[in-house]
Amino acid sequence: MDSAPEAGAVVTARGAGREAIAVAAGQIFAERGYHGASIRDIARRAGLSLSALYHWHSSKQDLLAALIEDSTQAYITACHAALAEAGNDPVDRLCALVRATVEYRVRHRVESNITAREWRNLEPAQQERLVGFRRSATRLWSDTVEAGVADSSFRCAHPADARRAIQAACNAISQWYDPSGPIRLPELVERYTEIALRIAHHDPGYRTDVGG
Amino acid sequence: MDSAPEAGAVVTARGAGREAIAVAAGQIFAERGYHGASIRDIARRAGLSLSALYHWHSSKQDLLAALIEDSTQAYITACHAALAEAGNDPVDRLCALVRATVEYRVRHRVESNITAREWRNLEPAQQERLVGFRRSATRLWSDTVEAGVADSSFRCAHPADARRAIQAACNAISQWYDPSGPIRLPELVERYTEIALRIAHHDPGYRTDVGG
Amino acid sequence: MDSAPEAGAVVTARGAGREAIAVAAGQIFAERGYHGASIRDIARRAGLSLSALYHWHSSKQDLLAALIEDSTQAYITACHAALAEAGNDPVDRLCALVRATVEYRVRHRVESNITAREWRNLEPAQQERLVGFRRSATRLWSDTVEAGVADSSFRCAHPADARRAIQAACNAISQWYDPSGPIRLPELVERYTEIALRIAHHDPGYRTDVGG
Amino acid sequence: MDSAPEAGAVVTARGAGREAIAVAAGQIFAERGYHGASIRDIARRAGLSLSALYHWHSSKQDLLAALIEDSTQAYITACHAALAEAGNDPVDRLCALVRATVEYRVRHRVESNITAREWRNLEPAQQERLVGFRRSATRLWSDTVEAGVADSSFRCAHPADARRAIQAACNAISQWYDPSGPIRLPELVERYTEIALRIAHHDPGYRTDVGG
DNA sequence: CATGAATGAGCTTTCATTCAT
DNA sequence: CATGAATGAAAGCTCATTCAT
Repeated sequence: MDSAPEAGAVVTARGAGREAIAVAAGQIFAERGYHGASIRDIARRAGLSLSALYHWHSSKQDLLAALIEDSTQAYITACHAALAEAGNDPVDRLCALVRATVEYRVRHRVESNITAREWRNLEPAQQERLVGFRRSATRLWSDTVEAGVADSSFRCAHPADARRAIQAACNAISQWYDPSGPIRLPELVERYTEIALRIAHHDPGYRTDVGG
Repeated sequence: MDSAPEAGAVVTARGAGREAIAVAAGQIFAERGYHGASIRDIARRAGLSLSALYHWHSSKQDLLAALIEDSTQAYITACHAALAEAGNDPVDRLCALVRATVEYRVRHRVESNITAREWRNLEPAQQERLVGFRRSATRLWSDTVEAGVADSSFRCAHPADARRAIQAACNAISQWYDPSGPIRLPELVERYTEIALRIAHHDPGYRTDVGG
Repeated sequence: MDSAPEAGAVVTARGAGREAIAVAAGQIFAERGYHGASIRDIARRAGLSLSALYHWHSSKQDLLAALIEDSTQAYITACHAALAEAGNDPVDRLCALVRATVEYRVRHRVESNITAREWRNLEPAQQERLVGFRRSATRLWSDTVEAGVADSSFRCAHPADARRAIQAACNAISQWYDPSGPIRLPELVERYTEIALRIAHHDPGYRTDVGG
Repeated sequence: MDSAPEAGAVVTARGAGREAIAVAAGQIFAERGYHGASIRDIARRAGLSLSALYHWHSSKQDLLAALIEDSTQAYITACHAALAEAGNDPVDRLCALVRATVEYRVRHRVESNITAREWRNLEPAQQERLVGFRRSATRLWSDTVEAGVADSSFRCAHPADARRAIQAACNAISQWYDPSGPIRLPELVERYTEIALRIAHHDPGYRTDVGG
């Protein structure tokens, strides 16, 4: 810290190996799936030897778990930040969650796909370790929808199904979104906010400044 | 079926191996994914020798392709049947597609999950061979939504996004639905019909005999 | 059995792979020890591919256990046969055990060395499975020595130590005996019989037709 | 070595690493054998880093050779000391060798087992370097037995076999002796002295103060 | 239709070792 | 003296697939 040359440079050098592995592993897991990915290819793409990879991660499983954990935590952090800005109104809060989620699914397509598809390839021990994060993310959604139902902002008859539908629709974005296509992120957020509010059966006459 | 002594029995015997393989492969691909599944385990669960499996399918890839093809076709057939019953009204037709899809995702959870998750593990040649089926299924949805927009049954501003959201919500069912849980299939169809109509922005005051 | 072409030929053909592996594994385990032996080298010396080896043995550990089990059982069988010929006199019985042991250690030097040196490399489960054989072999010796002490054929003060010393001396033969050297097997049996009787403190005046 | 600044403390500190490695390596080589032992585990048990280990020993092989050399020399030194006390009588000298050996095998079980079992894992160069020590130890025994035969203290017909049997019996002690068991070392020395004299065919009427 | 034996390529992982700091 | 990062080689093992029978 004190005698470090230029901060940034040193951080890069120190963690270079680990970071390169994380990037390469993300790409290859996303392309071929956990079992289809070979740890040799990951090391090669990271520009490291196979053994260097094992210096940083004790196993292929550990690598997957690290990726999923990091991504899950980053997503949850983004949700909390969005909710903190949103205040207490359930409609605002749902919009905030949609925005945070759409943004994350677009900006971190690779990690999002891995987290969604490869969860089942975590060994039971890792699933147990990480399942709390998953549940806490789901709870943010269900709490929000239920709060809206309670104060009559939302009039959907089956809040759990509404929540599942909204999440499914938002999460699917990382599977089809093409950043080189015509839709820009803010536009996408607006569209999915509208969809989510409709699924939750929010009466738009009620309040019109949605998504602003 | 019931009493056919020679014919039926022989037919059953003839197809028994192939059918056992399809069931076993479906289970194991669903549990562990294409690359995580071993062809030995599939043969074992089917109660057959490894070579018997190769008598029916020329490769592991062929087995996957057969599974995906069969399931996709069965789904499309179900969609066409439902649409045929539904007549020409876009609202009726959307409801029919939702019903066919929800029913298929519940009744064929395993195949649905495989089709969704393992598509990318098909070799390019197989993808090209089957991609037409996929597209035709998607077109059923988009044609229906667009027809509803055209005749003002649906007022969603972005039909493509609405279609994606509806499909994502319905398809996700096979991932979470628990047949031993409290929700019966007809009830589920009703709930998702409501969700779909809301996503498409159908005005319910317009027409009230939905789901009947 | 009934319709087999020529017995010998078929047996060779059928079990050829398995037998070749057993021979090669014996040699290489003996030369380099369990951990120093590579399963690739074993397969190569057996003239088979690596995978063919795994067709017969599920693991390197399984291969070692099979070797030790076979050898231990062959040794015990030889001891029982010798004892059966020997009758009831403890002196005769001790001589029989020495003869069976010396003969086995000379004729099966390789397996003897493996059994002695690699036992500790068996996993606990395999040790438990095989420890009974080991104990039964030791019991043949201790029963014999104790019977001789009981009827005053042997006057050693500490039968357990006598037994250990006799076994150690006989077992060591497989470590140093050179079949191309000057000592023939019958001569060796005679010498070790004498040594064993002396360790057991047998009074040679008593009975002189030892080893005949 | 050259400018040792504070003597005692420094000497301890200086040799601490090396000594810790020797202890750890002894334990791990004894538990798992040379090839089964990993140099990382040795460093870990010694409480040192991997590179610290390489500071003291240039290779795993060097570590093994150092262990075997030290132990062999210590054993030979003990034998010489015992013989020096014993005088010229072959019976006394054989008893001295037995005592030195039994004591060493009990007090240094770990090193004894390593020396016996891992000799073959020394590279040819190291074997050549150390084989002289081995031979000189064996010569102490054979000279003693032969001297006893020459002066008729021992009447065994085959001195070489007698010597091998005595050594095998004594050396085996380190494999089975349990220091928490009922037999104390002096008692064990007495028992094995008796066994050795009997193997050498010493007439006990001749001289009765054996083991005193 | 079905089997058992065999293969070659590839897998994840561990090893002893080196080197800049 | 000691560290952490990295390496190339080799380990044990599994894979989809083939083929004679």
